[in-house]
Amino acid sequence: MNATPETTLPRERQQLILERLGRDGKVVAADLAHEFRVSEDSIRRDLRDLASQGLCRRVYGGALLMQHVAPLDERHRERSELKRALARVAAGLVGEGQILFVDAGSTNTALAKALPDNRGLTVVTNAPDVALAVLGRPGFEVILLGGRVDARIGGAIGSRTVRHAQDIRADLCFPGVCAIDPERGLWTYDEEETVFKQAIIEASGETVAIATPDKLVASATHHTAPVTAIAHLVVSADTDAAVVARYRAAGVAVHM
Amino acid sequence: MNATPETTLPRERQQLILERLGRDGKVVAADLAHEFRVSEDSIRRDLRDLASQGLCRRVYGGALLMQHVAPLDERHRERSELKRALARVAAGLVGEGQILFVDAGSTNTALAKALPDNRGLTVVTNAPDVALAVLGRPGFEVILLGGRVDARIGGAIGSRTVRHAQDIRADLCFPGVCAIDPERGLWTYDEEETVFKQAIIEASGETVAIATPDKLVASATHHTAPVTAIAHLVVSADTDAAVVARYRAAGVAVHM
DNA sequence: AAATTGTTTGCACGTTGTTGCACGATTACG
DNA sequence: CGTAATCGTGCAACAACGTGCAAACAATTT
Repeated sequence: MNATPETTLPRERQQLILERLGRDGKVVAADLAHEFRVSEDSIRRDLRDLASQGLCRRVYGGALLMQHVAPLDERHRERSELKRALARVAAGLVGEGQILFVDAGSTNTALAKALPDNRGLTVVTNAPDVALAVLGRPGFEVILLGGRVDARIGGAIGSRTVRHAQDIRADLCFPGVCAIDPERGLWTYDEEETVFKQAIIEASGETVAIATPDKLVASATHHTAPVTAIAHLVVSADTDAAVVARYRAAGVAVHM
Repeated sequence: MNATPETTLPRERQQLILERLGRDGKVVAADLAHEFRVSEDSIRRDLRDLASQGLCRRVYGGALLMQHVAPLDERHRERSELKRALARVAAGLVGEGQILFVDAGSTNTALAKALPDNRGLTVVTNAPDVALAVLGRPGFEVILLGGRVDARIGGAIGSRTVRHAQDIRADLCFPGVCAIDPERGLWTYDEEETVFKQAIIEASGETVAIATPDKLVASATHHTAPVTAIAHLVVSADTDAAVVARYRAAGVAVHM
């Protein structure tokens, strides 16, 4: 039924593996090798690649579909295509066994879902949303930052949360982004938000900002003080080259 | 029905066992061995593995469902009508403007969903689950108890969480119930759970226990110390009259 | 056209994970 | 209290794994 064309590009093969994975829920390395007429080594490389992007669960003998716990965010899924793509890139910046501050926000929820299993990651978050996205999955430790929850933000905010965050030391920090500026860093809408983001950034080794296209222009509608400089910026591939150049000139590693 | 002549990956088998466990509530080692065409040793290893991850309870001859299932809440739907009914009754005990401690657990998630809007309620919880259930709704204040999250329980647990809870004073307390006994109160599986439940009970005016039928018998499998007495008990309407009488004799208000 | 750079592939090697069996210890049940 | 089923562990065989390396190939530069 699946007449494989003469030329099968490596990237195309990974895509086909993904489709098959979505259809069957699992793939067997040996079967794939036979089907695509390549060695099992190549298949293993593909599977390893996909797993590192958080697109599947690597297991002995093949790979399994990521078990998802997403009954609630059907509406989010509409605009989430881009966010998921950005989240996958951002997840690639995460190393084995690292501790991550993950702020509240729909983009960061997508990030949480894109984080790979079995990497011994610790996710520290103020968002119930984010916590649920990684909770039952293998190889995850979850730490919840307590405090009063702001419904608009979707996460805990306030002095209690800030104090709790200051007790923790993380490798990476993913602050939610309202707007971003090459020279002056992140902007938020709210004073409390600013304080919290500053706290988690100061308690982290490096900061990663994930910016959907609308965030890249610092408009005048944002009121409070900017947050300190960032190390990594994740943007969509069709971002204007001049904008990217400005960030790179500011010493920011831009991923797309 | 489930003829699997294909290759079954080792990890996939564990996942299938988990699904089956969620569906039937129990699995028998010998049956699984026959079904998957592997030796009972392999099944035993799988079961031991899953149990070490806290995903099931190992018993002689097979395994039983863990009371707190974190990853996939398939069985939420099975017994959810009963839980929702109990949750509605329990929600009726809540008064205007009250502050509520809501512990982690599937029954309490149902309770959170059943709480009425626009009553000025404050929900204090250690479960991301519960927080999400009330988060955006009108007339709700949410306070998240921070700390390390236990995946089996689905909520934060530990000294940090306990300390945070002790800073709060609530009107009602809804502890998750593992088993319950007329004379000796609540039972838990875990020492940390016990400490946390005691903390929220002591910080509350009254305690409400919601008990599905299987919780009403205090079996010998629960290990740690009991928690102090409760004020209200919510049970299903078809509960044995003698059992109800025993609780009433112990001074507990029984609702059904 | 030739050289360079980067990617992909298959192979060889040592390492790791999985399986079934044998053995003795433990547990359930009559 | 005794029997039988079940359990945990050590062990050997084997499948799958990751890595380093060289060949093949495409794209780009010189």
